[in-house]
Amino acid sequence: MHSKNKHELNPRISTDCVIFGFDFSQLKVLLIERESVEGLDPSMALPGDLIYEEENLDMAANRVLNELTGLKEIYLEQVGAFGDPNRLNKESDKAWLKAVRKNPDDRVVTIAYYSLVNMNDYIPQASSFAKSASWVPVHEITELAFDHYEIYQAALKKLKDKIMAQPIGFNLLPEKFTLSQLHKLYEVILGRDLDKRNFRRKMLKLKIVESLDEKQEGVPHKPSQFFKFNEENYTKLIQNGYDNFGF
Amino acid sequence: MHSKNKHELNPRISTDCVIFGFDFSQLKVLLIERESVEGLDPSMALPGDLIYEEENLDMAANRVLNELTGLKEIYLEQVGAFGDPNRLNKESDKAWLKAVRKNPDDRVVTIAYYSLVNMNDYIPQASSFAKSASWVPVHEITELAFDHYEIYQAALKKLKDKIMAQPIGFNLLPEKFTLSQLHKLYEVILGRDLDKRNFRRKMLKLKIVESLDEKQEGVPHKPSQFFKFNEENYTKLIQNGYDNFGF
DNA sequence: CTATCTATGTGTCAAAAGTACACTTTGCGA
DNA sequence: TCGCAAAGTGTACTTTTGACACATAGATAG
Repeated sequence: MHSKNKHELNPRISTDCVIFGFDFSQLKVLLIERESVEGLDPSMALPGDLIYEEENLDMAANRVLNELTGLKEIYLEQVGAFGDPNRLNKESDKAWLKAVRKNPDDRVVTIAYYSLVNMNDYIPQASSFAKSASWVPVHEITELAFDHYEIYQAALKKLKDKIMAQPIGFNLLPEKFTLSQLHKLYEVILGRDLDKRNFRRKMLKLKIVESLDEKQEGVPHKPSQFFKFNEENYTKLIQNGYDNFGF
Repeated sequence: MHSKNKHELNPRISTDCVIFGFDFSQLKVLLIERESVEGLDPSMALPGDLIYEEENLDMAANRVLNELTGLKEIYLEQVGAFGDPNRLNKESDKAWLKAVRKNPDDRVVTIAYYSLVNMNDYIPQASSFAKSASWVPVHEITELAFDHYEIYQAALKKLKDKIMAQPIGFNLLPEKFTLSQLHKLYEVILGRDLDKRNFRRKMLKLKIVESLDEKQEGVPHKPSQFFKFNEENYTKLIQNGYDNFGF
């Protein structure tokens, strides 16, 4: 595409985060709105930032997550590195970078992470890179700035693979939750229906949840039992190579 | 550890490859011998190189693989990015870098890939970064230069996960092979015994191998049937979300 | 206070998959 | 022709999956 002079280029490394949340009915992703630049439509992007010199990659991802949500010490998993030389070279992206970055022509390789957070714990936070951040339902995400749609898709695939191979949910649900909520969470992540009874049977046999002596109150239907995760069995399951977790 | 001046630092991006091979009895990894520098023991490292400016990450990994083995268009999968600021800061590594690199103090983030190759197709190749390359059985690998041992372990884990989730083997075996060889391959990758009959049953039911009208010759025991992969069924299996492949 | 509404919660049966296990076969070579 | 070494094969049992329908608890409205 573009012929570049090697000596002018100066590679940069950034991190972008795909932060998933769950509101008991939909899976959502935290996106930031790119400041609008004259003549350009504003568009959504993944939160991300250049990494600092003394910072390792995991720390950088945690920092970005923290700056944006105030959350700390969250489960974060690497999605991978995205480094196509042209990943920032769509015309609309270039114009935006020119307006915002000191060295807009630098090649940037990004290390993407994903994380799962409990939306109730989320506290909106001012940050250097996010004028406004918002939760967007996954079914509304059709395009993003740069190569972020591709990154988002890779993260979602990782999440699906992960949830098939081992129980997740710790971070996406409050401490106590109902099995219906967990059930729904699995359905929205996997994007398909799961039989209610078979789902419950499986969860209970694996013993990663245990029931509390507490029920829902004030709901206009049979109140459901609250459960909590059994962290001990959960970690045991992970270590013992959580083979058979397939629906 | 070391206090650095931001302005002196200049991040670099490299790629390192964990190349697995199989000699019908052991799983091996292709390692290069680091040129010995005065006063330093030579040590083994993963083949890797800084990426070129106009090159995307996959291309860079393919190039390294090609320069080292002559192999082209091989299945390559990203392991992840390794970017600890101190990953090159062991004293022995620093001395070596000083002797070899133009900018030995640059921070380098590496994108690791792994690949599976058929050792019979492997043609040793001179290259800029490998004075000598050799296949090392995995059980002999106990330490490597830089953070390469960590990278190797991550790659091996990915390989194990992968082989559990879908059939591999295409690249590690010659075109025709026996089921015993495939069986052995699975055993060495997973690091445990698999029942012969159950293994065969599973492979045949999945229909990813089909028998040829050809047998071993000249072996001092019952000659075994040759098989080949059925690529059509193999790809079908991958697309349909190869769920249940667990032993 | 009765009826209605809504999501919860529960059991069984058949099919598929997994697991454990031992002897016969083929061809070579001594 | 005997012995050797690896190939190849079947069965019985257990576990897991997958499909499927109705009673229950509490809230609300009339």
